Amino acid sequence: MTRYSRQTRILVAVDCIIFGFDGQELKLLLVKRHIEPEKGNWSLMGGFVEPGESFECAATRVLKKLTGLENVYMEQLSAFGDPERDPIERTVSVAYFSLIDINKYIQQISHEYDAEWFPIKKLPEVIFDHSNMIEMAKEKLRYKAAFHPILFELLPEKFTLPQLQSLYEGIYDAALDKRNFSRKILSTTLLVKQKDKEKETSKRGAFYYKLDRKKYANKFNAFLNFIPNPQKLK
Amino acid sequence: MTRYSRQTRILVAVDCIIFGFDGQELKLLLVKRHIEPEKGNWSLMGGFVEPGESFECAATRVLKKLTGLENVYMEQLSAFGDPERDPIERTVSVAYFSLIDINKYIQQISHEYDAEWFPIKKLPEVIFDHSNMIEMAKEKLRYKAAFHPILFELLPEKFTLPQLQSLYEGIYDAALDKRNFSRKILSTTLLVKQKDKEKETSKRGAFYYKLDRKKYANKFNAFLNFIPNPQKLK
DNA sequence: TCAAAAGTGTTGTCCTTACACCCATGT
DNA sequence: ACATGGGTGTAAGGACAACACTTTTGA
Repeated sequence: MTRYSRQTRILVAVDCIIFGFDGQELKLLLVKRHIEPEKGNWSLMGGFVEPGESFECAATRVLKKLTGLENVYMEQLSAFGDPERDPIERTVSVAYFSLIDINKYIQQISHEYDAEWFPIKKLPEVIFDHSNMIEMAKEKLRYKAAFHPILFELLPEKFTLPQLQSLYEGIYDAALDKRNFSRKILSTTLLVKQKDKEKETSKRGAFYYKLDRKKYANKFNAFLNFIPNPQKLK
Repeated sequence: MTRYSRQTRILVAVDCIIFGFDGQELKLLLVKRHIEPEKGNWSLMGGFVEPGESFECAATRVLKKLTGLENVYMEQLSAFGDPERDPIERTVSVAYFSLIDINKYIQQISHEYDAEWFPIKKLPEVIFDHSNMIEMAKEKLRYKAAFHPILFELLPEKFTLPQLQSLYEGIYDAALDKRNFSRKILSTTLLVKQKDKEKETSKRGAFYYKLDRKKYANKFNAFLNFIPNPQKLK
C-alpha cells in the first residue's frame, strides 16, 4: 500500500498576514493579486504549499519573496477550510501572521509585487475570506500582546519609550498613562537604556532603549498585563 | 479557467483531541487504528476531509461518530503539515480539541471503535505526530483555562465546588486553597447554588452548583486568573 | 521666552494570599 | 464519639491606577 485510495486530495496554500508599525499606526502589507480570478484586487500574500515543504517553510518562503526578510516573528494563526472560499477550486489555506520591522523591509522587492502598506483601520476590500483572516489576526495580536512582549518585534533595534507607548496605544485604541506605562515596562528589566537620544520628534529628545535579547528569550512567556481593561478582549 | 493547473493536491484530514474528566483526573480518548499503516496502534480519532465539507464539519462528524456527542466545546488547535508526518502519503491534518462531559459519552459506540480513555499522565505510544498534537492541546488547555471558564465543559450539568477544584488542581498540578478558590469562583457569579447535595463522596455532602448558561455565554471572554503563578505557563 | 514633548513619585484602593476553626453526618 | 470532607472570615501585603509638576531645548 502506497496511497490512501478513494480519498480526495485538495490544494493547500499559505497566506501571510504581515504587520508593520511606522511609528504612527499599525499597518498591513497587501499585494495586488496577479492571477485570475480577482486579478488586480488586493490580497494577502500567499502561495501554494509545494511537495516536500512544510507549512512553516512555505510561509517563510512567501514572506521572504515579498519582503526580503527572514528570521522574523511568525506564528500560525489558523487553517481555513471552507469549501467555497476559493471559487475556482477548493483550496484550504493555512494563515500565518508576522510582525516585522517596517524599516528593514525592502521597498524594491515589494514594487515587483505591487505591494502596499495599508493602515489597519483603512484597509481596502480584499479577496476571498482574507478579511476574515485579517480580523482574526488582529484579534490574536491584541490578545497575545496583552500578555507577551511581542510588540518589540515591530520596532527597530533602538526605540524610545514614547514610541513603544504609542504602539500599545494604537493597538488597543487606548490612552495610557506614561508614568504607569514606563514603570511597568521597565519593571520587566527587558529594556536597556542607551546613552543616545532620538531627537527628531521632540526638542528635548527621548532616550533610546534596546531589548535585552537574552532576557527576552527567557521571559517571553511571562504574562505582562499591559492593558488596563483586558475584559474587553477575546 | 476552472482549476489551478500544475499545483499539487494533498490529502487533508482532521484529528480530534478529546478531553474528559472522571472526577479524579483528566483523560484522553484514543482509538485503535483500523487501517494500515500502524494498524492496531493507539491514535487520535481522525478522518479525511470530504469534498464539500469544512474542517469544522469534518471534526464534528468524526467526534460524533466516536462519542455520539454533538454541540460540545470544540476549537481548532492547529494545522500540522510536516511532509513526512504520514509515511504512506503526504497528509496534512487540522487538529481540533474537544472538552466533553465524560458521563454523556456513549460507551457502546466507542466499543465499535476500540476506544479507550487514558489518564493524561499515562498515555500509551501514539502514531505519527499525534503525541505532538496532544502536547500542544494540553498546553493550550492550560493556557486557555487560566483565563476563560472553559473547564465547566468537562463537568456534568450539576457539580460541586470540591469537584471543580480538583479539576483545576489536576490540570495545573497545584494544590489550591479552598477558601480562596470558592471565593474566586463564586465572585464570577457564573454559578447557581442548588438545593440538593452530592453525598457519595462525603458524609456531610457538598452542595451542587449549576452554570448560569446565560452569564456564561456573555462572560466567556472575561479573564479570570485562576492560577497562582501563571508565569510558568506558555 | 515660549511651546512641545520627556521624564519622574506618591497615595489610596482593591485584589490576592495566607491561614484555622467549626459543621454535618455516617459509621 | 469520632473520622471525614465541607464550608466559612479576616488581616497583611502587593499591585495597579490616578494624578501634576519640572526639565530640556529648538525656534
